[in-house]
Amino acid sequence: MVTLSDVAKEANVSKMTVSRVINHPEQVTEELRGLVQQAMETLDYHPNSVAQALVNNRSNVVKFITLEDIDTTEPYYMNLLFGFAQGLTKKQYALQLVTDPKQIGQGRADGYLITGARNEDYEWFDKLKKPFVLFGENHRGYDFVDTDNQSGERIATEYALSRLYKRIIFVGIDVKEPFEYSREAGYINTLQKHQMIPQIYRVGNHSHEAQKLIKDNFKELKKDTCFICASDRIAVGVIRQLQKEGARIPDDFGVIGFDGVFLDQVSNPKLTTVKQSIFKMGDLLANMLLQKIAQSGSPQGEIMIEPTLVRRETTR
Amino acid sequence: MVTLSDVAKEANVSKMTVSRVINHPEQVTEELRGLVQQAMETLDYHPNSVAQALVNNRSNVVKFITLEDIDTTEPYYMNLLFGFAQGLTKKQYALQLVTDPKQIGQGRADGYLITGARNEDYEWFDKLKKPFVLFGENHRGYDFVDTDNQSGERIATEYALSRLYKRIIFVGIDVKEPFEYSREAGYINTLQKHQMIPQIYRVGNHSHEAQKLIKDNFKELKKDTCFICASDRIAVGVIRQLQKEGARIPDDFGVIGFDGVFLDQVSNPKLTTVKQSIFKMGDLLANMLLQKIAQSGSPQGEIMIEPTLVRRETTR
DNA sequence: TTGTAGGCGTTATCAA
DNA sequence: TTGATAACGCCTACAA
Repeated sequence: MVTLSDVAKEANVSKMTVSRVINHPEQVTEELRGLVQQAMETLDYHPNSVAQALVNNRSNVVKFITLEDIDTTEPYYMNLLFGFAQGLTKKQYALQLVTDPKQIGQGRADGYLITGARNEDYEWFDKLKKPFVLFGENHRGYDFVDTDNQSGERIATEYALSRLYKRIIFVGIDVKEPFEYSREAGYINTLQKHQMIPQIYRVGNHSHEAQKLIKDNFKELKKDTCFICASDRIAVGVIRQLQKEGARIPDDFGVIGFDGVFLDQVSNPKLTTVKQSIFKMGDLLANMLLQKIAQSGSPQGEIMIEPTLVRRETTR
Repeated sequence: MVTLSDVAKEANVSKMTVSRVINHPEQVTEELRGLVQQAMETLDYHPNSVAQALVNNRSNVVKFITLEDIDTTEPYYMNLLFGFAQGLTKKQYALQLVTDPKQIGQGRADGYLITGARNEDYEWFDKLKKPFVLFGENHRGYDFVDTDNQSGERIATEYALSRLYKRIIFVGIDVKEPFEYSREAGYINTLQKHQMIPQIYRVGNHSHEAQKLIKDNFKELKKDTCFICASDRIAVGVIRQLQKEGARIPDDFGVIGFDGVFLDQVSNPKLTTVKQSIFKMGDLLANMLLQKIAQSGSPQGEIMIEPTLVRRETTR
C-alpha cells in the first residue's frame, strides 16, 4: 500500500507537504506542488480514507433511513438508493441502511438521509445529534431535495387538456402530507386557470383501492375524462377497473400516473406518467449531506427537481 | 467520546487489558475481566471501529455489486440489499453500491458481494484481489447463497398435481444459467416421477414475451392446465393473456410464479408463487462474506435456502 | 497474566 | 512556505 510517506520520499519533501498538496494546495508553492503531484501519479497514490477518518473524528459512513415499510414500498427507493450511493462513493463514503428508527443513534455515522418521513416523525428530528437531510418536501425548514410536485401535476393536467379530454379528475393519495398538497395544488391551479372546476378523490396508495373507487363510481363517469393520479399504483388500479368495465383507453378515458418507476413499465397498456428523476435526486442528496457534514451542520436549503411527462399508451 | 483509555482508567488497568477483554477475553483473569466489563458498561463504551480498521488495515466497507441492469431489475434486489445491510451493521460494516464492474477495484473495500453474475462474468472473478461471495448458484466452486431452485419448482409442480390439473407446462427463462437448469430439473423430475411428459417453453424474462407466447399458442391449450413459471414476471404475462382470451383462472387454468417479490402482490388476481426468502439470504451473505474476510479468504461453501409456496388466487 | 513501547496513515499545531 | 512533532484510538510485539 502506497502511503503519504512513500510519496514524500519520492518527491523529496516532508509528509506534511504532501498532505497539504491534498488538502490545502494553495499553501504550497507551485514548484513543490508539481513535484508532489508527479510523485502521487507515478506511485498511484490514493489517500487512506480510514486514516483520514480517524484523525478527523469521522466514520466516513452515513445512514440511509427508510421510515416507510420497505415491503410495501415501490422500487422507488432502489433508484434513490443507487443515486445516493453514487454520490457517496465519489467522496469515499459508505452507507448503512436503517429501517428501525431506534437504530439511528447506534454505531458510528457522520450524518443521515431520512426518507419517508411523515408529520408524526418530525418530533424526534431535533434530537438527532448528527447532520441530516430529508428526501421529501417539508415546510419546517429542514434541508431537502424533492420533485417539484406542483409543477409535475400542472404539466400532467395541461397535457390532458391539450389532448382535449373534457373532464379532468384527480385521484390523490389519502394522506395529509406536503407532497400530496403540492400535487393537488398543481392540478387545482391549472384547472382554475382554464375556468374548470376541480374534482378530487382520495384513496390509500394501493392499486386495489383505486380499482374499487372506479368500480363504485363508474356509472357516473362520462367519456372524454382523464384521470390525473397521484401515483402509478393508483393509476394501475384505475386502468384495471376501466378495462374491466370495458371502457376504451385512451380514446374515451385517459390515465396519467406519477412516479415513473418500474410499475409504469409493467402495466398494460403502458402508462403515461410524470416521471421523477429519482436517481438524480439521490445523487444530489448525497452531495447535500456530505457538504452539510463538511460544514459542521450548516443549512443547505431546498432543491426541487422538475419531473418530466412521459407520453405512452394511456393518453390519446 | 469514550475510549479505551477511559475504560482503562475507570477499571484501574492498562489499555491493553481492556483491549484483550474485547478481542481475547480468555487471556485475562476472570477478576480483571469482570472489572473491565463493568467499566465498559458504566461508561457505555463502544470500540471505535475506524481505529480498529486502521490498525487492522481494513476499511470496514464491502461492496455490493449488481451486474444486472437495475432499471429492468425487480424490487428483488431491494430485499436482498436490506438483508445484506442488516447483516453488515451487526458487525459495524458499511457498504458501497457498485453497478459498473470497472469500479470494483477502485477505492477501499474488504470484500465484495457479487449479484446477477452470468457465465461470461466468471472470467474476471479470479483476478479480484479481495474475498467475495456470490448471490446465485454456480458450480465452479465459488461460495454462494441461493434459493434451492430445484426444490422450489418441485414443490410447485407437486402442488399443481395435487390440485388435479391434468397438464403441467413449464414456462422458463431463456438463459443458460444454473438457476434456470435447476428450476427446470425440479419440474422435470417431478413430472417423471408421476410418469408424465414434460413440456417446456422458454421466453425472455419479460411479461410481454410470456404474453405473446400464450397468444401464439392459446388454440392448442386445453383446460385443466397449470403453468409453472420460472418468474413472477412471466406469470404475470401468462395471466394477462389468459384473461384476454377469456380463459377462467384458476378453474380451467392455473398459474404459479416464482420469486414472491412485489409483483406477485400487485398482480390481479393475486399470484400463487414460490416465494424466496430474499431478505434472509442477504443476511446470510453478509455473515458469509464477513467470515470469509476474517478468515483471510478461506472457502465458505454453499448455502441453499428452501423457498415456500404461497397459495393465492391463481390456483384452484 | 499484565503492562510498555511503538506503529497503523493521516492531519493540526507550532516552530523554523 | 516548509518541516518536525504529537495526536487520533486501537492493536501487535515484546518485556516484566
